[in-house]
Amino acid sequence: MSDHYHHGNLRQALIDAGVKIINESGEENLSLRKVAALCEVSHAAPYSHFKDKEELVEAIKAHVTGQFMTELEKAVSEASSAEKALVDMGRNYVAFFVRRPDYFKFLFSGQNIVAHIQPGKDYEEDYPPFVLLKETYQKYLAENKISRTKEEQEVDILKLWSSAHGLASIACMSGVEVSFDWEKKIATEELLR
Amino acid sequence: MSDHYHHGNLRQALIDAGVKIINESGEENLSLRKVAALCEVSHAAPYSHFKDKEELVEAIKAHVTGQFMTELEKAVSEASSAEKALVDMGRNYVAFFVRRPDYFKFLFSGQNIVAHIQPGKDYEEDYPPFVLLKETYQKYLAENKISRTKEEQEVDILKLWSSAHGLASIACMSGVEVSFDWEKKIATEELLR
DNA sequence: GCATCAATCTTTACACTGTCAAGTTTCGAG
DNA sequence: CTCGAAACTTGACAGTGTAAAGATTGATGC
Repeated sequence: MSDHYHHGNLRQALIDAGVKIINESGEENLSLRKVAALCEVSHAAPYSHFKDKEELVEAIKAHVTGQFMTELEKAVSEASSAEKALVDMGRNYVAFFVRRPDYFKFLFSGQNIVAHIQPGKDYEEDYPPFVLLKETYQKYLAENKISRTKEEQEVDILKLWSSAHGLASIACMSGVEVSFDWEKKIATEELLR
Repeated sequence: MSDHYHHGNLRQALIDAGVKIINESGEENLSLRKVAALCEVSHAAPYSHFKDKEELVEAIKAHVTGQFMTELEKAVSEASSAEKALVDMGRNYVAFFVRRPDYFKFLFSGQNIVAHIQPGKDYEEDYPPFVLLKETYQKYLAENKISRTKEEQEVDILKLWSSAHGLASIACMSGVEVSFDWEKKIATEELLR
């Protein structure tokens, strides 16, 4: 049995299997043993790569957050101005989760929003979507020669973030029809004046 | 053993025990068997009152949502105008969950936002906080003699709801300090013009 | 006052879960 | 070639939700 030991890249395989399970049968069916079975490996094998179920889940979250980030980055790179970038980031933020409500539930239904963000931690430095929002906002201030205090900036950023996140949350958790014409419901433009 | 059968009001006792467990050791420790044990009842007793663990959880959520509602109703009853009521509802919405982030996680971290709201269901009629928001918004339109189309109204309501919910979500899930001066961060006023 | 019945609760059992401890295989450094 | 560490297996355990079957109770009709 040369197959059974030293799988090759089991760590990544476990993460991929986790994503697959979530896609096919929802987060509630995500178990260590099923993930291991999908990789044709014994039920305790994951413990060689993750100390916990939690640690595997966080790794999967980081993976999904990666996909989410490429959506946000696309908005930034394709926008002609920083202001448009902010608006489009909001749109893509909601659009990503409207297409994948299961991902929303998975990412934001645990103890911590994502592995990067933990109560008391320095989320501002570590959580990629937040970093991108912050940078884009700064660029927006510079382009339009707007000067705001540190505190005003924090408030602005939080408003931008929470309006998109709130809409995504309601769309994903309540079955409200945001998928149709949801673009009108993004309040980013209003918040920027 | 006259004590062991016919508990009296086991259904409510189970709900209360569930709330107690969530308060003391978090949602992750909420199990049917612990709830039953707290009521000094066998581990299968809950099945006389709830068909599922899910059904018990939904009952607990409805109970907590009740407490949440009294907070929102207070904002409405104490406000001098409908416009102020809308603003204060937003404040109290966030304030409630800032004080009890565990409640936010519990209410909005499951399959369905609350028992009342289920994908495809008529959430508009059944979810008390939403009904209250809708009524107050209508009063606001009437008081200020504003006329808006059905669709514009839906968009407005969704913006109001999502801005408060988004801020609460970020406050509860990410450890961002919204507790201090969070009142400045409510965008309700801006959204009303 | 008594039998009966449905509701309520207990007991037992099962499959599934996360986790740990101990053993087995394999790779690679010395 | 050896041998230690890393990767994986096997076996076990407590805790979970749930179903089936039996026990107890209060209420109802006679």
